[in-house]
Amino acid sequence: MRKDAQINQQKILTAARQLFAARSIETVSMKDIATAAGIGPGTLYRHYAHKSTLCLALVTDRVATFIKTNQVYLTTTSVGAAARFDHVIGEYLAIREHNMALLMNVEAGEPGRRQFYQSELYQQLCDLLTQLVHDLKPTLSKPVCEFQADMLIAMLKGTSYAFQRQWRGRSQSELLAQLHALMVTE
Amino acid sequence: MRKDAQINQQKILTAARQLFAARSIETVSMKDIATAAGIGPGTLYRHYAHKSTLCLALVTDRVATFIKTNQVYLTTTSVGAAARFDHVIGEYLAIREHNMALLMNVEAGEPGRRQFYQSELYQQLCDLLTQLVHDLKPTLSKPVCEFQADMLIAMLKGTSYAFQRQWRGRSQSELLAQLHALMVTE
DNA sequence: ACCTTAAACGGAGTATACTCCGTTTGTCAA
DNA sequence: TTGACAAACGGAGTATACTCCGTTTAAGGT
Repeated sequence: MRKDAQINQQKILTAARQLFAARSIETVSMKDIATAAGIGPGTLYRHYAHKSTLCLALVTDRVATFIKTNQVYLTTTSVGAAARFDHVIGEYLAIREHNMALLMNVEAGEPGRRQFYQSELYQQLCDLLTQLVHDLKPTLSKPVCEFQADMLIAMLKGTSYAFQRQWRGRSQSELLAQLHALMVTE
Repeated sequence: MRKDAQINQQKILTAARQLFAARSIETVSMKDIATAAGIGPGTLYRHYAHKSTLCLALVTDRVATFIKTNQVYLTTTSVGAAARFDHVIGEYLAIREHNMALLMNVEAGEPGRRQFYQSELYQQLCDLLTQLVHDLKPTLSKPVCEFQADMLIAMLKGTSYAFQRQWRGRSQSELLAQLHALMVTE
């Protein structure tokens, strides 16, 4: 990548982070971000084809770290499957909580824009949770575990998670307990 | 409601149905709909505050019928809980299949626009599925059943359902079987 | 029949996501 | 150092969701 492009990419991410920290994402226009980054709208779109793509870029690192950390966790821990579930899902809930607005925008970049499900991140996240489900229920086949991982992600996705937290008023730990009850059949 | 308003409302619904049948929802603009209905954009928005609201109006009848029919079913059938689950969820999947595009638009009218979760329809759907879960697992408390109903809806919502059908390539009946395995712990 | 008025209408206007394309610039080989 | 060119830039332009407000009209009372 050309050096000027690299610099602009950083300027965009920095500007977006600052603006999104100051006001809600919907109230920040792409033009605002371009202006704050000191570039033209065309350049902004050259780097991030959609607003939701930009949001994805802002959370990719954190989610990728979560995935890697917990991949290692799953292969090194000696605790039982149920405890692993609580640990991994607990951390996942924490990430969703801290990045709720951004993640909602990433996942809302649909329909028409496959964004979320097409991202490499989804595949990795799904693999991680598939492993988790497999540890929990070793008798189930790979595709069945994958399905349950898909469902786990769907349950905690964008507006669904926000609904549980804000409308239903369920806390993170309550959600974890409920999910445990649903998924961990002992 | 004034008579002219009633007439316009019908004209809008008819025009929208026709246009949505001919081309995909995203390619039909609100102006297109207004023009086809022979009214101004302002009038269209007076009736339906957002495109997603209009989409909701177009599916409300069918979903409401589904809910009522299955409420009756649950109180009159004599088959076991597991068979009830298959029946109700099977029909729910069929409705999602036949109205995938519209429902995706309804449910995508977020974030910012609470649309789906705030609709009376959601409450009724949730009540129905809560009952279904309760029949399945009578020992669980009401809030726990409600949570699992929420999750059931989330699992089959908008982009999640489309992902399973189109990317994962799972058929309706396969989804039903998987959901059965996940939710019906016998 | 006529007046009143709240409700409904319509379309010009606004905001913003995203595109197009002519211009500029970093990079690299000669 | 220079020339060539792919890559990147920028901003005017387009499309469209949604708003605002002056105008019109249905409907009920007199």
